[in-house]
Amino acid sequence: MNIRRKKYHHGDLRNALIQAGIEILEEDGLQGLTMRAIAARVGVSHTAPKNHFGSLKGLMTAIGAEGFRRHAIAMRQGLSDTSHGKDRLDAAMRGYLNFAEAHPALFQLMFSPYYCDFGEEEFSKQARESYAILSEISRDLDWDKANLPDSQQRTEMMLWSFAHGFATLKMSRQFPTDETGKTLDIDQVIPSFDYLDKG
Amino acid sequence: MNIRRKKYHHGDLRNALIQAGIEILEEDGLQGLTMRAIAARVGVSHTAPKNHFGSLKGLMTAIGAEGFRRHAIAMRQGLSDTSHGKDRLDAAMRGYLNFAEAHPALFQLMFSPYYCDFGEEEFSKQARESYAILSEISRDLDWDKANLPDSQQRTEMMLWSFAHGFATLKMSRQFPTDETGKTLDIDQVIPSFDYLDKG
DNA sequence: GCAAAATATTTACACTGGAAACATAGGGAC
DNA sequence: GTCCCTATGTTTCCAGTGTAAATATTTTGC
Repeated sequence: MNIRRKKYHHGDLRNALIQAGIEILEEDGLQGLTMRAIAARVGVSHTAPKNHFGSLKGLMTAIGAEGFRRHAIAMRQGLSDTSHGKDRLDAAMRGYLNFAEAHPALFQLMFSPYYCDFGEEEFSKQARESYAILSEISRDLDWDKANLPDSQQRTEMMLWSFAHGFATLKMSRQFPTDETGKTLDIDQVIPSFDYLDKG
Repeated sequence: MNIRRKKYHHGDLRNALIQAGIEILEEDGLQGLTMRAIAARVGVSHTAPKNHFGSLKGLMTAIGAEGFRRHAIAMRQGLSDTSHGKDRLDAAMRGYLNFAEAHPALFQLMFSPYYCDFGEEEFSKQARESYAILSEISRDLDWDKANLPDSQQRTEMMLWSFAHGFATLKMSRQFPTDETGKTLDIDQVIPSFDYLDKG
């Protein structure tokens, strides 16, 4: 086979498509993410992805799974700077929000059942991985104040809900703004959870 | 004009299209919400909506605005049963989640910048209306514990974020489940905010 | 080496949203 | 009343979409 000629088989098409999809999301947003655009970027016919993902939704699900992988990495960033529970929580929350703001289209795709098949194995595995980070951090918080059964799980769910809701609402600019058009930063809202600090 | 014959002009096409769109969302979900399907349900050509909404996104934005109107109603449900701040908060949160679970497709549309033009006047007005409910309720909570500037606004944003995040994550089944496959209900998580109760 | 399976292409098709040209009805000015 | 202007709908057309089916090429297992 001539080295200059394009190979008939790509060799690593599956990963190349996922990578291309993410790049398109960054550049053109969700509306640019079409089967044909993704395939064209890799230099392959628009039906080639079907062999690996079945359908566009299948490909989007794989992109979402990769998104969760990166999402987890973003949350872990800065986590090792401290061993203090509340500080670690703050760092993870900031990581959560930073990821959402840096990759809004990918973030939206990841959490939309219209694009991703939430039941798909790899996808839900990666999603659970992200959840596990906050779950793990919660263990070192003073979550037992409520003195109710499942207190830790309640706290986990509450914190995860807050982080996700804050990110979503901030990106859709639904928070109130002051006279200069600015809205409170997450660092200014997180103190609401100071009561979880073990001190 | 013959009474049996179809009128050339609909008379109230704008509202009819919004209503038809919502019905389609309930029946077929987001993927069924096409320009042609909406128009067909009203019995009108597929380009007629353009006169009223400009584009599909314009129509979706109007549907989203109507969604927020109903969303506000759902939150107010049960609010008048009590004047106690924390009870009112609980009721509003339950209303928030009930709406999301009863109308998942509409809920997703309302919070997706891909479908709705968040800058559109009527849309953002209705969205702010929903926010105002939680904001109003927050006034009667013990939000000043943190003793920081803007404490009330922090609390508002925190509660709104939680409610929204909880609804979104619950619907995408991202919360942990017990051995029977069940996940904690919002009523079991809300106690996390008991510290806001003025008693 | 050779069949079988995996991978990619080509072609065709039923949908989609929107642009443009045209048809019809309603609402004022006179 | 009637005449024109504007608002509202229709028809027709087009480029773009995802996917199915038939075909081509390469790799793999034996």
